[in-house]
Amino acid sequence: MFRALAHGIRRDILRRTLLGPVSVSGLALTYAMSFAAVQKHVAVLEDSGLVQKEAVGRERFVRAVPEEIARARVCLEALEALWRHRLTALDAVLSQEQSCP
Amino acid sequence: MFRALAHGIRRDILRRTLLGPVSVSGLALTYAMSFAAVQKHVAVLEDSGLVQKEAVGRERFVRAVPEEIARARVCLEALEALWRHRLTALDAVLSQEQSCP
DNA sequence: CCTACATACAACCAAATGGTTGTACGTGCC
DNA sequence: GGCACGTACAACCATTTGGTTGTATGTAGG
Repeated sequence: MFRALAHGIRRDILRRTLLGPVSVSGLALTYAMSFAAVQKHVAVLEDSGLVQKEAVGRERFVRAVPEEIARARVCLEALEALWRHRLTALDAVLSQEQSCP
Repeated sequence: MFRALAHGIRRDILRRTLLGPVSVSGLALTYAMSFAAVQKHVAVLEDSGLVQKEAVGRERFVRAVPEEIARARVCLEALEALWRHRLTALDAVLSQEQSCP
C-alpha cells in the first residue's frame, strides 16, 4: 500500500479521484504518457485498495477509497506514538533518577 | 519518501530506531539477510531523511527522525482533507438545490 | 451493421530494486 | 604491531517497475 503511494503520478490520481469519480481515459489525457501506462497505475492503486472502479456503460469510473488512505495515516500515527512512548519512558527513567539523590 | 516506507524491513528498522539509536550491525543481526543488504535499507531511509546516522567510534548509530514521519502523515491528512472538502462542496450543492423549488 | 471509442491485456524493453559476495578501510584491543 | 570487528563500497545477478506498442473486446450511436 505504501508502495502504491510511492509514485507521484499515483498520488496525483488519488487526489483527483478523491474529488469525484473520473474515467480512466479522463485521467489519462492529463499525463504525458500512454493510456496503457495510466491504466497500469490505476491497477496498482486498485490492487492496494486505495481506489475502486465502477463500470458505467463502456467507461470505468475511478474513485478513491478514503478509508484506505486513513489506514496508511493511522500506520504513520502509530509510528509517531511509538516515538512519544519512548519519550515518556525516558521521562520515567529521568524522574526515577531525580528521586535517587 | 513514501518509497522508503514501501518496504516492510525498512518500516521495521524505523520502528526500532524510533525507540532509540541502534548500530547498523545491531539492526542487521535481527534480519535473515546479509549485513550489506541491511546497510542498503538504512541508506534508503537515510536518503529519504527518515533516519540519521551518528558515528561513535567504529559504529554508526541509526536513529529515526520523527519530524519526517510526521511530514508523511501530514501529506496523507491533506489527502483526507481534500476528501472532506469534496463532501462539504457536495453538501453546498445539495443545499442549493433544496433552495431552488 | 458499421464505425468510433473506452477499456483490457499481452509482449516487449530499459531502468530501478533487493539481494548476494568480495574487498578495503578505520577503530578498539591484546 | 597485529587481529577482530564494524562499516563502506563495488560488482554482479534476478526480479520488479514503469513505460511502450499492438491487438482484442465491448458498447454507444449513426
